[in-house]
Amino acid sequence: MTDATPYDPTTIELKWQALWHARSEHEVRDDLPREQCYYVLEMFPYPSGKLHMGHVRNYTIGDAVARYKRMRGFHVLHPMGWDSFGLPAEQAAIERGAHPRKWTYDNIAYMRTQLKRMGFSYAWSRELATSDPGYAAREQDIFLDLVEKGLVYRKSSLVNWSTGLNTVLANEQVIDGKCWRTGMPVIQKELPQWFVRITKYADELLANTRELPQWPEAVLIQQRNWIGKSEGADIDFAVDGHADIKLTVFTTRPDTVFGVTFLSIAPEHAALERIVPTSHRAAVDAFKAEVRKVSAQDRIGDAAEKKGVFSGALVINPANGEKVPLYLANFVVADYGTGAVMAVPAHDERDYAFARAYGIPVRQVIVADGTDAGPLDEAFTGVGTMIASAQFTGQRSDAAKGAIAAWLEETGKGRRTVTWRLRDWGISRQRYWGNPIPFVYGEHSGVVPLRKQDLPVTLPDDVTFDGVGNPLEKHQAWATTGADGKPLTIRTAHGAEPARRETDTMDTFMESSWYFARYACPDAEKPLDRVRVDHWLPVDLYIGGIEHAVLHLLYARFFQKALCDLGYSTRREPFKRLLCQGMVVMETYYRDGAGGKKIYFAPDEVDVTVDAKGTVLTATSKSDGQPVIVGRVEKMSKSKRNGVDPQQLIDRYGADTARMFALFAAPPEKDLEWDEAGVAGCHRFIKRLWVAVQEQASRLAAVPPFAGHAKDVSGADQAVVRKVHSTIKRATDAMERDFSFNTTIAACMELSNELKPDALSPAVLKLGLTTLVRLLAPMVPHVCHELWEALGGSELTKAGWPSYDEAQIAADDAEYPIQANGKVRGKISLPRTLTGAALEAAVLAHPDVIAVIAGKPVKKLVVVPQKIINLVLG
RNA sequence: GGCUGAGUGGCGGAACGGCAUACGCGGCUGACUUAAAAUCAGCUCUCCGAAAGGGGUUGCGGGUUCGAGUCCCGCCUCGGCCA
Repeated sequence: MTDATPYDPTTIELKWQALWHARSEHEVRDDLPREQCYYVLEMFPYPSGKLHMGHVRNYTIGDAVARYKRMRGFHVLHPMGWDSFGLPAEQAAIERGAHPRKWTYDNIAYMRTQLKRMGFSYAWSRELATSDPGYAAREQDIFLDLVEKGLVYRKSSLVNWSTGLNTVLANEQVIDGKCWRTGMPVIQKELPQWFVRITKYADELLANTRELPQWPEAVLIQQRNWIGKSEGADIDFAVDGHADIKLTVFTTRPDTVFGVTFLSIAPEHAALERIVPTSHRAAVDAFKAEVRKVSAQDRIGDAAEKKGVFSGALVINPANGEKVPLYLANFVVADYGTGAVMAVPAHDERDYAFARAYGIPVRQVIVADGTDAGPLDEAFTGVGTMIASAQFTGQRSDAAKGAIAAWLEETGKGRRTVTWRLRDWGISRQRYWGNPIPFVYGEHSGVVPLRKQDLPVTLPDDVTFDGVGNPLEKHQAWATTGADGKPLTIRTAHGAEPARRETDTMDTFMESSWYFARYACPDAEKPLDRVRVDHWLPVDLYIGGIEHAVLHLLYARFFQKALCDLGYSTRREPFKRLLCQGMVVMETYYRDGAGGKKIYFAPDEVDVTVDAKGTVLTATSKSDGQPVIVGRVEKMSKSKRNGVDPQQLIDRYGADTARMFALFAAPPEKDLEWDEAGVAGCHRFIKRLWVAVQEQASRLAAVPPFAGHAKDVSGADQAVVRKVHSTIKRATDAMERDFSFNTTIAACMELSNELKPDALSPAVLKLGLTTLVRLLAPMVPHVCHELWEALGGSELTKAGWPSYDEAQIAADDAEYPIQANGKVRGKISLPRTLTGAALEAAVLAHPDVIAVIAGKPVKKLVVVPQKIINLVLG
């Protein structure tokens, strides 16, 4: 036995990182058969300063997949880059005086070293930052293509306006309705803004959610809700005695039109002037005056009391010619929809309450399954069978929706309509650190797009950041100077015309909507090279946080479709499979401070005592010895003071330990609770593996691993050979099914616990150790590469993922638990080859089974081969 | 309020409808040590029992099934996202 070299993660990790880099091991060609290729991508980070634990987890998952796929023989594209435009760079400029560009690129430089120190196997040659001039310029190129396609337009829209700073605020800069910096009120102000016509793709975005089987259902549902397609009808109601006036209502429930017993109208509705008879004027005017005191928002809110007044007029239901009263209602607003609503008390909760309050009849037209029509004591809003609805009686109400809408349209009484919740994408930001929108304003011609040959528009460097106003807008020279350094002009039929640049920059979601395609062709002169984009897209596996379920992922899906229509690709969906990892959470400790504010304590500032079982008894501050409150386990954050710095982790335990814990403590989709002791446990396991190999290395290096059949050996050797095969099977299944690295690691720990050197032949021990090293390599690559070499191996990735033999997992005899009436009563061994009647006979003849039966009648015998025996006894 | 996910030991978590509590953490006991740390070995859901052994247990209540943590129905609790 040789003395083991101590496990020194830093030395090993730096050594292998340098080797991988020198050999360009993680670069990949673009011209290999697609079925042998795999594109795994993690959502790229915003370069905020340093990596946080959420990054470490996200990227470790992606890296383990990338390395696993390489071991399975795939050519893996695994790129990384930076989402580097954005607000924090400007906030840093305001607060610390650092130029956004310098701040951003310094951060990138530091975070890049951190990623490399983690040993992530990125194809660094493809790295990009969205603030790079090359990337931004090509995005402007695409933007002009979008303009050409009619997918960009300008209109006025509300923004958050800080009265203190005279600037537009992002939603996250508005705190309790006040400016984040000055505390001054924020008002809603109309500004002309640029919009991208995502709604043009609403139908396809919705329809394709049915064709993404490898996306989490929760994300697809959120996207469908966000798109919010609702089909309904506009229905025209004539006003009795006013042949020339009709009131149009929009409804999503045309199936209830025969149940209309009144109509509600907004008190501000223009037609009321002519409709209301003199007999009712006084009451109507009084009601209008009362309503005017309350804002529209408060009127339609859930809390407001639903009030109304009879207008004195009747309207005619076009479905059945019936005359029903018209009510003014405070919950109907003139500029929302058509300003009038058909009311069906039997099938709408709000209408029901209103009808009960004003003594209006309730007429049921849909009955719930398994019930009869009868007096309702609440509205029935579900699906059922139509009654009292002319030719539609007897139909299912959900089917009748379309049928009635179609009938109304055919008979000229209404129109089928589709409405969407999805709004066009407002991309204007009144900021410096973003991609300039390539438009100019001619003195006379108004707003025109730049010509492609005048691109790119680059950001000026000499900008001052005082937080007041938009730095670009204040930069006169930049806004009025052309790329040639001369005054900016545009060409018109009448000659050159002075012009001024658009000073809005683009929403950073623009950049993150196509970066994954650019990775496929990072050196392309054009924005994208279609052949290579189509080669790599769709991304086989995209990994990131669930917080991007709607916006980023919807914008990216939209952009990809638009890029197809611009001729840059033919792949209409960008991401084949989506994995949303859970948050990294940590315990919190706090005391209640003044004004109900919690004062948080970092976990390492707190002493915790536990009882004999490990239940937490008390927690006290280390500084003053006084108790603190044990809070909930929450997402790591600065404000809660429960963050753990990955750098400290790497310094103390090494990258492999950090990676292992990030994968071991929970399956990828679940939240991961950070636990220092658990990290130490992972470190111990790696050390044990290290020692086990080092102690045997010289003895085993030249020994070929056992290659025979489990049946050829006996005792501990046989058990280990079987365990090796079952471990490989478990690990392989876990990777192929759902990337549950936690169970893969657990299986490896089990195998490791069985590798007792003294009890095993060298060949079997070598098989066990090499298997462990290969199975763990995607997760803890550095130490595995080192140990693989120590065991006499050459290239670990080429050695590949081990394969297993089902036949070597199981012994000749199968263990059968015996259940009596579903309860386990014992275990017997029977030959695995037995099945059917022979197996049943053997079971009934077994002395242990006879003992369990104990003379009682066997009413039924269930024998599942290789699994279980269940006796149903009388 | 709408949508959505989850409830399994002291904790993180395992378990194609087939032996619940794998693996790790924590805790306890022991070995090594002058001692501690590190390391190693054993024990560690709960109740009855001296033991052998037996009963119970996957948030609660029903159901389907030979058999349910897993499937179905109804509740309760706690997260997440959206307004």
